[in-house]
Amino acid sequence: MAISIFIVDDHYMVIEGIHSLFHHEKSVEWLGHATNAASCLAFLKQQLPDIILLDINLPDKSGIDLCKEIKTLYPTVCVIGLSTFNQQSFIEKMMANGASGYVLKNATQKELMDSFETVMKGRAYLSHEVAQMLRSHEATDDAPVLTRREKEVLELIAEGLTNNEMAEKLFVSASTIDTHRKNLLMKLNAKNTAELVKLAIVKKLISFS
Amino acid sequence: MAISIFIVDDHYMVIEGIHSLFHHEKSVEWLGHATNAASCLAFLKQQLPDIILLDINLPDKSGIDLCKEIKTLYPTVCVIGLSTFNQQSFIEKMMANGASGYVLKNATQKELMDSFETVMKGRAYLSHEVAQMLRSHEATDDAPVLTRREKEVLELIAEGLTNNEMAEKLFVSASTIDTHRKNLLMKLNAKNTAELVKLAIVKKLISFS
DNA sequence: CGCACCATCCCTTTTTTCCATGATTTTTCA
DNA sequence: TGAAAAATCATGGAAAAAAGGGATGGTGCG
Repeated sequence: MAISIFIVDDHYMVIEGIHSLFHHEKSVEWLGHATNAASCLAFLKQQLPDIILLDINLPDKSGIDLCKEIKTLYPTVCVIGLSTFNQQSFIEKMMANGASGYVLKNATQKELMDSFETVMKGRAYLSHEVAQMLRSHEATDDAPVLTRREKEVLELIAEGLTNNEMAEKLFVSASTIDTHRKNLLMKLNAKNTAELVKLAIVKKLISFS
Repeated sequence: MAISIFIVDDHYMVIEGIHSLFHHEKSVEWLGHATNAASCLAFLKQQLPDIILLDINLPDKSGIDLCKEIKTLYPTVCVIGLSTFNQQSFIEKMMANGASGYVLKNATQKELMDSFETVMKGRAYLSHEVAQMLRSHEATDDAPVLTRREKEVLELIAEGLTNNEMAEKLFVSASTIDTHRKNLLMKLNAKNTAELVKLAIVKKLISFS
């Protein structure tokens, strides 16, 4: 019984690459591909693959969110995250949203095949490099939990607003902002504003683009 | 006469994808691939392709630097930048270092073929999306040129050091640091340190991991 | 109810940054 | 070699942030 796979990636070359890796492989059935979240969901209404290879970055939605949706709608399919980035936060979010595995795009045919077989047995698969990285980062990189207000203030700090400006904008007194600021420095263990902003970006507490 | 190509990319799937796009194409001769800068340079000592498809991100060296080296050693080969990122600074640096073109990894076979033909005629090729983006971002997103010292100070600021600490570390007076700092604020057009750090990261003037 | 947590507010002192202005030496490179 | 750019240093004042303290009301939860 062949394993049926479906791939979601906005990079034509990656789709083509995986296709060419498996098109001669009898044990793998290529159901097709999608280049965005919407057409992926449309496809799944018609047909369910055993495994979905899902890129982290899609044009219309993050792969992380899409993974969650897929697992809610179709709990039986296995999702394997696919990315060029060996980034802990991505991997964790992906796995937290129900993914069965995570492989990097520099994986070989053998690694991919391994991942298929492993997840079909109901176990999780992390590619070699990913697993290694997770071990090394284990104790360090944990993002603190911020309150709604703290996040707001953090974003405004990074925009370059002063306490007084933030106070006006958020309709509170400057002292309140000052307190939030102190708490942020404490929670992120930052020495000052500069380090605070850097850590906030590194830990993906604020988004920018 | 077939166009000979060589590809440098650390992602197995991308190599495989491009290979599969062209292996049946008589007008394109596939010379091989490398997954890092060192083995690329080693290959070029043996044989020169017409076109090198060069990824921006390599494990041992940035594709931008490698492009410069290649064009210095072998001015006749055409380099086409290859990336998932549609980022102005990358594109500009790549072209400034002698690249003949820049295509995204979601390019189709036709687009790639176009790019080959265009650069072989001695003209530059930018894939559709790239050209469109450059037009829209024209006046805005340009990273300023920083001096060696300014970059050093910028990194230390993001680490959370104060002027006095940086002065000690760099064996200069605090006033000197202050001047660099002012110049940084001016060059990046930042209101204060917080925005400075954010912009520095957004514009990829400092690296973190 | 008591407890933890959040959001709000206030005060003081010290440190650091921001701004303006000006100047000298060193390096770079056309 | 000569001009331009970079790096260096300084003074002084205004503004902002950091660090320390303490305080009040509200909400959710076992």
